[in-house]
Amino acid sequence: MGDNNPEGEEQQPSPTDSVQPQMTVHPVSYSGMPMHMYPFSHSVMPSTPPRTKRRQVKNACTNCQKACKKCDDARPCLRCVKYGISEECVDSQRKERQKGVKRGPYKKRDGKTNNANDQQVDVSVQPGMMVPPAVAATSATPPIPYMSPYTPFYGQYPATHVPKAGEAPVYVPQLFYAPIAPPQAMPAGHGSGQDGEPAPYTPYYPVFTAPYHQAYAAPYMVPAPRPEGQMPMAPGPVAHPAHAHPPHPAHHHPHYAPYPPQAYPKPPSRGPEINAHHMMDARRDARLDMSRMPEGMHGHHGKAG
DNA sequence: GGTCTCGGACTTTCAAGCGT
DNA sequence: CGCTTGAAAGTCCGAGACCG
Repeated sequence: MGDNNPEGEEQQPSPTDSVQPQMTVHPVSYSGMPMHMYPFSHSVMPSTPPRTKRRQVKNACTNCQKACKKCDDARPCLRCVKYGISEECVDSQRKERQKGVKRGPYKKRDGKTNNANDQQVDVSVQPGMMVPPAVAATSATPPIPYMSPYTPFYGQYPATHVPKAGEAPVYVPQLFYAPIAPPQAMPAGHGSGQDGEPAPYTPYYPVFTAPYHQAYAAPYMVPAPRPEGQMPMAPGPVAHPAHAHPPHPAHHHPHYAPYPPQAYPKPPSRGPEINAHHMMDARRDARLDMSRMPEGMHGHHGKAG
């Protein structure tokens, strides 16, 4: 098959999934472009684009893990939301790494130098390059997923992300942001980085200027709060600091931001009726139940022994 | 044709080994 | 003690099977 969209992963969410104000909305993958891939304008792209490094979430949820499918950092993850199993979307448990495993003597890297230096073919960081003024101006800017209203790109990685050697440079387009509150207190250990690092994912999500009639907006668009008395979405980037609480929706006229139209070519039908999508979900859920059998019945991943 | 399964490529993590 | 190495552990792409 070779389709880039297995499971229709970037399909429309079911109407019941849409826009729950307190819900974590996924800033990822609606475009069909994997969230870890950084698109570039042709002027920025090298003539022979290096293969984009695949980026993985730190911890996939149990459902995605079993299905061997792409997960994301939000809980519930996009895939679980899509399949209506949000309540089952929990981080998988990582095995404890075994200790005391002896290793043979290391083979010398042919010769000498710290080839960490050799690897540092710095394809990325030209000073000031690709850093939007709003971000560049404030080093105290919290990690923010960036969104461009003008390109089919819906990434999620923080502006503080520093490309490693060989990794594609981060593209930071002009964008608008809207913070959302986490849906609930995270379980211990979830959402926090290692060693007390800040959480790698801040639940912000994108706001676009809305060229669509509001009647069509609801299924795709998320209300984006704005400060008291401010004009609706000025034509420029607005950064919401992480600590700023979104104004209460009831007290503000939301303006709506569309999800990418190419990912949502037409509004989904609304209403409680069971649609084909739900039918498929039922079939899928049955299979998921099978796959939720105890470890070992799912014969897979024997590699890691 | 759309969806699901799962083999295996690929990435991440982190303890052991090593150099200073 | 910090850096490097390399293997375990984990993610998820994508080909092929399956289903309506």
